Amino acid sequence: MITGQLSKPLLSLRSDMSAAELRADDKAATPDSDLNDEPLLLSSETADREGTPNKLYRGRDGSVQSDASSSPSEQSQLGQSHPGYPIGPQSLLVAQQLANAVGGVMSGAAPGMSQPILIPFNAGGHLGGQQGLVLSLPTANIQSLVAAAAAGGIMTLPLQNLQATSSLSSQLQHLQQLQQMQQHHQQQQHHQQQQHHHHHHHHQTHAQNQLPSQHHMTPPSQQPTSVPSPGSACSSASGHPQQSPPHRPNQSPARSLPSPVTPPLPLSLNPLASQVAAAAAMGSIAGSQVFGNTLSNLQGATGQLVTNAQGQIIGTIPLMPNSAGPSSQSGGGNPALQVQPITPQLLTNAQGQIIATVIGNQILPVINTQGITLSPIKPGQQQQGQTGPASSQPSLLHMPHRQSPLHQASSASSSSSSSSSALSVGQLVSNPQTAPSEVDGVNLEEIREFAKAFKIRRLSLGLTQTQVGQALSAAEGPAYSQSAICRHTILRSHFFLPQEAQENTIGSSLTGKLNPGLLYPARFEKLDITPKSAQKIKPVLERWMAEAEARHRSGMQNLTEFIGSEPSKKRKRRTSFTPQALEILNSHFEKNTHPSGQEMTEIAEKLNYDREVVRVWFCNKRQALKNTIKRLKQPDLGPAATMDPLVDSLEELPK
Amino acid sequence: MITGQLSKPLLSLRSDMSAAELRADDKAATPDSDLNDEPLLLSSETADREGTPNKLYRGRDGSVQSDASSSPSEQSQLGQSHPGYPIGPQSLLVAQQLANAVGGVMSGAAPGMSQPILIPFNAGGHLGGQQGLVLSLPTANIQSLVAAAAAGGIMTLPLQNLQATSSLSSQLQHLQQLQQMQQHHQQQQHHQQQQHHHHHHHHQTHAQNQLPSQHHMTPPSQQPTSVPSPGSACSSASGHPQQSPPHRPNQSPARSLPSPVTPPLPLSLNPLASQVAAAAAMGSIAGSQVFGNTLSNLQGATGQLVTNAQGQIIGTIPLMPNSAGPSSQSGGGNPALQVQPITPQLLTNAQGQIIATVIGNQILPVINTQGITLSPIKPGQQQQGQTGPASSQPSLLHMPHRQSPLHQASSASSSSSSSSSALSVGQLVSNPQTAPSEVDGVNLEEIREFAKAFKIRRLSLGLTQTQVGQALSAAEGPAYSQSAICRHTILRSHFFLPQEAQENTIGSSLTGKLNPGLLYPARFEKLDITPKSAQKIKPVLERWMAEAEARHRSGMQNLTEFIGSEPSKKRKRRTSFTPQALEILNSHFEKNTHPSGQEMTEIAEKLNYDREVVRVWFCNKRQALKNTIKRLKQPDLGPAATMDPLVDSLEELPK
DNA sequence: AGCATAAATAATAA
DNA sequence: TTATTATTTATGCT
Repeated sequence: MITGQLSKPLLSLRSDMSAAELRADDKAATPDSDLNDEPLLLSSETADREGTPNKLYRGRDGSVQSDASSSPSEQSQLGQSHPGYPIGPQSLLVAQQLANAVGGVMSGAAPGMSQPILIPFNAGGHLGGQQGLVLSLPTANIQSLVAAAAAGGIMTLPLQNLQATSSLSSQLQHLQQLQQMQQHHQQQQHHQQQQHHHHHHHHQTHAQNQLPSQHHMTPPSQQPTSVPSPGSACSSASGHPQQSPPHRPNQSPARSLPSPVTPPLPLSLNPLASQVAAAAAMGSIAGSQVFGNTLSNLQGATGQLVTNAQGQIIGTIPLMPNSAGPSSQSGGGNPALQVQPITPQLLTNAQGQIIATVIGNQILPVINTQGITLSPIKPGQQQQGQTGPASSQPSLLHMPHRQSPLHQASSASSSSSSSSSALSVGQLVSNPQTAPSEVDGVNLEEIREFAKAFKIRRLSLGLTQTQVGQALSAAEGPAYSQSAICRHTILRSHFFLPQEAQENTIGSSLTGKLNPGLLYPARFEKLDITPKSAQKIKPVLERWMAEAEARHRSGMQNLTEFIGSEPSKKRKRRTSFTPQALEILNSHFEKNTHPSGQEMTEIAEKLNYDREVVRVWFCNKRQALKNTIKRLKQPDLGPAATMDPLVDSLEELPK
Repeated sequence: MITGQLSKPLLSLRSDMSAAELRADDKAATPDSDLNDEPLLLSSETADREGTPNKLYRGRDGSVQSDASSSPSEQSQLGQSHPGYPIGPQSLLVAQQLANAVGGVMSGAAPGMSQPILIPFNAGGHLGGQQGLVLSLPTANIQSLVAAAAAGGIMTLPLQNLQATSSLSSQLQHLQQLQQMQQHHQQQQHHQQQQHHHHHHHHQTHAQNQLPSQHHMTPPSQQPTSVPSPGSACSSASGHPQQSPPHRPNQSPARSLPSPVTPPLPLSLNPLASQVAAAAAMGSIAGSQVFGNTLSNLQGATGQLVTNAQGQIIGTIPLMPNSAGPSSQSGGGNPALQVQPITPQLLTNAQGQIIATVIGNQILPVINTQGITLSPIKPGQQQQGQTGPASSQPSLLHMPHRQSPLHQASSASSSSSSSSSALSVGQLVSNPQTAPSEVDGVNLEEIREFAKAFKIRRLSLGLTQTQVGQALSAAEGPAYSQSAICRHTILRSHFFLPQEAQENTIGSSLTGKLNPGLLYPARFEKLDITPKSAQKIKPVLERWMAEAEARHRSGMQNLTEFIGSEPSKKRKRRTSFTPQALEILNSHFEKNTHPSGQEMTEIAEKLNYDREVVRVWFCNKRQALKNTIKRLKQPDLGPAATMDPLVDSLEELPK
């Protein structure tokens, strides 16, 4: 893959990259690490237990979104390895500019920023460097940048040289700095860990390796350090950021402009770096707050204890006021909450299982059999929207470390800890790293709140994630099932929610594959989703939940029926082309890989498929062809691999 | 004209499609066979790994460049199957077996080769199989292939097959054959395979049949029937032949050819098959044999990627073994392999687009971005300008399925066509439904044949439908342009032609959404063409095409003039900048976001891109930068905002 | 248990 | 603004 990418001019790092980057850094730092190729796996984590299986998913979405990652793996490789990529000195102005811009902005402040920044490098590295890589990251991801830089091979050293160059250079420098920082971090503190997390998450894919050991590994609990939040990761960086401060100052001057001269690059870099750092920091903080909010909400709300069928307490349900607070968003959300004033009562699900217990205002999360923790509540955070942050509450359980319960419960809690735990709310705060309050324009806190409330509501109804997922899938379309879930992962990262981490998964995995079958909204709950995705499905979930609750109120039967049914639509169903249709499509493709709109329309009519379907088919076909070609080229490597004679023969070819 | 250069060698296979088609056919023929749907894969996969990224870029000049390094070589994978294809499971098996067999062989032989090979199939089946896969590779690679082959002993078998066909066609055919074989194998045994071959050949050419046995043939000669030979290239044939022995004999029967008719094609196929079989060990079964053939073919041919002006890959050119001879190779087959060292050269059309690759003697048609196949090489023709293709080859492209291009066309003969042939592979047969033989007093088959032939001829000239339409419109009047095309569609429906379908287009559109920009005047409106209309314009088209061909023969320039050049209006094909180019562009951008016209002109010259392309790049770059900045600021606000000069400059820009 | 690829999303040339 | 590419996600099937 890499290769492929290489080709591209840019390398974009998304947040994900970070991992890679980190890796790279590490590498640099520690040679030993190989970069590896190992996968990282984190694995799992706890799954939720509920019924759902939790698999680890990697959120793909992540990709971009926050993570961005685009394929981490690739990147990572790229970065690292690739030689190919040299980033060129030149680079990019743009990047610089951006950087500059960013810097300014960033510094200021913004917690909110989520947007990615692009920094182009040019890459060209070898090529000419033209290329450049672009980093896009959410604020949080800044780290990533660094990482990216690292990945890019950018690496530190070069910096100086770079300096000279123009903006690009400066950017590079920045990156380098970042990298350095990261490295430091890594080496240094726990932060590092975080990084790792990142890696994992991101990577999962890619790099995996990186993480030295451990990591990966253990899924569940995983590493303390790292883990949890992926996203946070970014933040993690943030931690660093601080460092930057020092740098920051500079800035501009350095900037490198285009001109070669560019003096002090460092500056520029610094600035950015610092800014970034600052931003990151902010972000994290923000993140924590957010988190807190969530909790508080819960707290504020009265909660109920949730017990599972076995009578174990799985959590508490905070009651939101319905309305709740958060309105904002929530729009969604709230309504539901109404868990109603039930007082400490046991809540049972439709199946009659006890899902929670409501005590006074608080709800205790119960760990259900499945191991899921139901309600989480976090320490007090104040959330914004939330209702009352008041929460003075003691809140319930917050979870272990981090916050919420769930996660713990599930699992890993223990781990949860890990870092997270550490993070519990307060920690979060402390860990600034984490999340920005807003990413991609999405109010993460809101999302988080919603996710929590959703979970509580779900549990109140006695529904498992699986059930909800299936029902949603049926009602809203396939997209809601897994997808939603998947994406959540990303959010998680943004938030750095501890719980979540546990909850979900993560996946990633190396494998990269998602689990098929199951999945559900679960992920949303875990926030294992990208902010964007979350924002997108939130209303759907709210709507569905409102309906489910209404049904529940009117009788279990109704709920049961509701769950069982519905049409839905979201992600379009995967089209299965008939052999005949494929034949025709292929024949057309042979003739023209880029049919005109009209042609496509015609084909669509002829075949009786939607024009869009036909269009997509061509897109995918072209892509497949390209990939095939690419692959062919490549050498594969695997020697043995190729059994094929052909291959072999090919291999012999000269390059 | 060839521009030339590919820098890297690439190998690409296209192949994909075929499978599907085959499937279809087979299916029809042998129901049982069905099996299918699976793809066959041979594959391997190898991933790309690292490394290099190779992307191909097209240089402005048209040459193809790749970044990659090619290093690797290409390799291999085999291909997998394509998706589209469903080759039956059986098939797969066969394939695998083959693979295995091969592998064995290979292994023995060539230690070196490790790479995977991709074999595409084509799917095209229905199309006519046209497709085929094309491999494109740099010369060097090719050589390597050959070498490898030789060494390994790779492939023997296939060669023959290849030989016969012309480039794409042949390839496709081969693919098809393979497919068929596979299928057969699955079901039956190798013998059948042979038959299958026939089928393939058939199509293509009509003739094919002929040789049943032999097949192999002699390349050049090739197919007996039809084509000229493009391929002969292969030459190879030689070797193979042997193999066949066993099977060879049979031939026929099994096949399911499309048409009922189909004679015995077997021969041709057989050879390969047999060879393969032998090679493989027979044991493996027929499948293997087939496979082997395929492989070998592929191997033999190395291909090159065809890219359009923008460097996009539009197709691959399979290399046929050059001739080869066959040497024979090896015993087994190998001989063929020789892919020869030819170096493949790229043929470009007047517009500079790469239309085909010349490998050794053969020329592979390329599908251009527009979907058109460019090159045209026709069989015999070699392009003029080109470098030299060695051309030994005779024909080049004939078409795949059908036969040769022209001739067929003219004749239609092919015949096979009609019914039979038409369906390329077997579709017709299978789809009996389709058309009545005559409608409104018009001989539909004739029309169909003509349409096919026309298409082939058009493709051979490297012209797009649009170009032809425009030219016709200019020459003959508006009525002929698109209308004609459209009509085909209609005809298509009458016939159920596989190929045609492709050709045309469409028009209509339901959606109505046509894209604005592009599109033509759209005239279609109306009709679809009725048989009557078709009958009416047929002579016009014939006349025009004859002229175009004459022009082509006399030099691309002439053709270009004749056509009027316009490439149409469609939206320009998206340019893919090479990393190097991007580097340079970025560096300039850093220095000055608003280069003067002069500067842009200079840059354009330097990079070898059109000035307009450069201009647009700057526009887009400024826009991107602006957006980036905006985003960054947003969040926070950006206090500082742009420190960067660049930014400033942008800001100044008007929005 | 994985793979092929349809669908979806983001980036960007036109 | 649009269309196409590049990537990513996730489904359907083996």
